[in-house]
Amino acid sequence: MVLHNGKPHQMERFLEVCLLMLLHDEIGYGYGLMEQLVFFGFSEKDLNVSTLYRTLRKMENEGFVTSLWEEGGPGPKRRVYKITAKGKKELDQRIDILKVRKSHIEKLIARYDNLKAVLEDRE
Amino acid sequence: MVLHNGKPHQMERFLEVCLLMLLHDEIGYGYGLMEQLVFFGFSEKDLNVSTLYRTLRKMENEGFVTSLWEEGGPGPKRRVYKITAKGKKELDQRIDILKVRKSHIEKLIARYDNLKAVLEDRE
DNA sequence: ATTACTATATACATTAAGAATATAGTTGAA
DNA sequence: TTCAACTATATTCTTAATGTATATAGTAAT
Repeated sequence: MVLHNGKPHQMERFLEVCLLMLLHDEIGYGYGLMEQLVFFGFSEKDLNVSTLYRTLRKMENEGFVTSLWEEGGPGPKRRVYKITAKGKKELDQRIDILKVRKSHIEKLIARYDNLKAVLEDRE
Repeated sequence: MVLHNGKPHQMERFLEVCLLMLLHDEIGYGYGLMEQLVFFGFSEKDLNVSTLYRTLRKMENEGFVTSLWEEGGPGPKRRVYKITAKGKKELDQRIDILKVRKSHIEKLIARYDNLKAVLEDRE
């Protein structure tokens, strides 16, 4: 199982950014968002349903999204989430942070690859 | 303050990989490793001393490193850590995971940048 | 009607992490 | 020579994040 941070534990923050990204494109609901998250590398195995709903509620409490019940469609009614202006700003900031994080990961990988190259030369 | 994952909380796993990397190059001790971690984007502000020592101990419990007291040098004696064969294997695996994670971050950033470009075109 | 599926929600336990604090030897300056 | 500053490691306490398990309930299909 491919995880995002080595262990399942540290996924939620990345999950939040992905959700903000998806909801920036269009409104969405829990179960439906789960399927879209596959795009960012989440699989059903490493994404926990309770984590998803818990995260959406937390984001609502923080004012990044709003929700309302959508009835009338096929199947059980859905709680549909919509991103707010505050949520969009948050997304901007999180992307900046991710860019910095990406550069740190790249530094680490470069150092590792370099080490491996040196070790192979010695053989 | 630039963090690695949005909040200080989720840093430790990345910290572990960085420590394994540094200790793969040469043996090291807590306080000294702190300075070297700046290379990977850790600053004194977002790296907690207790987190560092706790992490090193945890890594020792997991068999990724071994330690011994180094006396005789200047200053207080140091607990010096050395990477094990198991630790080297762990580093290999963690790097693989980080490469996958990096690709997911890139996907997210690409989607975000694309969205921004579309929004700007509309103006 | 009964089973499977969609959808959301919550309680419980564990792990990760930061803050604060403790201990103690070393070095250097007054 | 004693006092302050620094190096170095360790531990305790608390909160936040997260996975597991479970609950609820409507819908669809057979």
